[in-house]
Amino acid sequence: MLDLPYLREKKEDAIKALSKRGIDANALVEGVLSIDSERRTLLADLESSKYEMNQASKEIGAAFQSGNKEKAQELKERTKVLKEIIKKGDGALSEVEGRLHDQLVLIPNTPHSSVPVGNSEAENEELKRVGDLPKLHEGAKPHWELASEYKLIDFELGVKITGAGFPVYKNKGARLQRALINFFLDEARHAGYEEVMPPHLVNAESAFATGQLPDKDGQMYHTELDHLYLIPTAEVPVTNIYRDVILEESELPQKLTAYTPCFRREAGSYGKDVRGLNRLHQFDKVEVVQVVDPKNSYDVLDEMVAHVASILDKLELPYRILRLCSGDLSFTSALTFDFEVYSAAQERWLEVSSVSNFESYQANRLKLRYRNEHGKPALAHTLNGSALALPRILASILENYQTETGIEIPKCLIPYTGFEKIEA
RNA sequence: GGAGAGAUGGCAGAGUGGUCGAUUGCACUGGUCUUGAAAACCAGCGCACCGAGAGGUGCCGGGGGUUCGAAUCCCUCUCUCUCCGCCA
Repeated sequence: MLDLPYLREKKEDAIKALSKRGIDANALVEGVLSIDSERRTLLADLESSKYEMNQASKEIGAAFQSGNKEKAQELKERTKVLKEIIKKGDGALSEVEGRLHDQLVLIPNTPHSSVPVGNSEAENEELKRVGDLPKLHEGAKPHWELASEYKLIDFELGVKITGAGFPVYKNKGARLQRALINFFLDEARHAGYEEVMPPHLVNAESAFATGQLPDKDGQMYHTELDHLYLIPTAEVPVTNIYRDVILEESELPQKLTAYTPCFRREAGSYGKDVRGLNRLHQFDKVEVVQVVDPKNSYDVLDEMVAHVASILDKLELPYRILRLCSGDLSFTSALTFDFEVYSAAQERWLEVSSVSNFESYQANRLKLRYRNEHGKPALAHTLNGSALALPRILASILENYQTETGIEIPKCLIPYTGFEKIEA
């Protein structure tokens, strides 16, 4: 959520930035600020009543100790009124604070100045294209046909075991999957990220802290008995490592990477988009997360974009980088770059990575701070990116690297797969 | 799952109704001393909110209660540890 002191001090900036999202920013911000001022008035009164009460209690204590019981009794009478006032004040305050919080979490992050205004993904800004689109041979197939022809993935078997969107990887398909995970993790490690293996289920507090709750409630799988959520991305458990933490300035930046499966209900998405590996309920992903000094979070964002690009370069897959427009920007992000690889047989671009700077939006929910140059706790900035999500990478490898005699393995992966080609 | 113990500042660990945001030790920061370091000594050292400031309020796992007053008493929830059972 947005930082309240920031909203108070830079109200106009916030409204201007939020307006890009096509929401009634003025009403949202003014609403929050008016509740906040109500809260502060209430708080000032309440605290002065508490001060009186505390003074009176001390006097009563002193009176008792000096044996002046009548005086103590007298004072006690006076505190009865104060007690009532305080009780009412406490109630009123927590009501106002609740309202303030409820309103505040409804405000999305302020888009960065470079974010183009737009309504949908159609208006995202294409920044760069890398690599030539492959020319496939006559009779080239989409990846789901290749997957079945070479017995790499069994979608129907997954349906039997679990349901649609839970494929079973087999043989060289499974090995290729494992190779990709290791390759991505090694690349991240070489780029300075420390590897972690977090839990795959999280509690509601964690899901709230990274912004999945309350706004994406229906997108996560939920375990009834223990009230835990299956992670939709490693971002949730990994970022929550830093919940309620105050880092020393010297400890920044924190760079973590994690491989996890990701679980998404994807409620409401059907049709051709979900064919094959295009959209799954369970998929694998390697994530990179950084916690940084606010001064250089945008340099770090560039660094993370370069990291993802270098992996796609090594895989020799054609890709493009997009700057998301305001309409496609996620609730918690200030600036996001998407990477899409070209899936040659489907003749379409598939999103394989999303790299975002959340500025202090997540940190505020996480209560993640660092000691600034004055030794005072201040909100840190958090960033994360996929590096990378596996299924669509696999899809484009299968399609782009297909030949009439089989599927070649990208050179950088051969040390990881232990085979150079997938043949019938 | 059964039985018991516990949850206090970065860590260790006091505190069982009043001046306790909390003794003390360690760690940390600054200073004195020293060629330098160590030791010793002195000082500082939690977080949040309100306030221009002075200052104030809250926080001893969470929530509720008793009381003029709660870290301390009561209720409740959560978590941790030990033993037993089960088990990869």
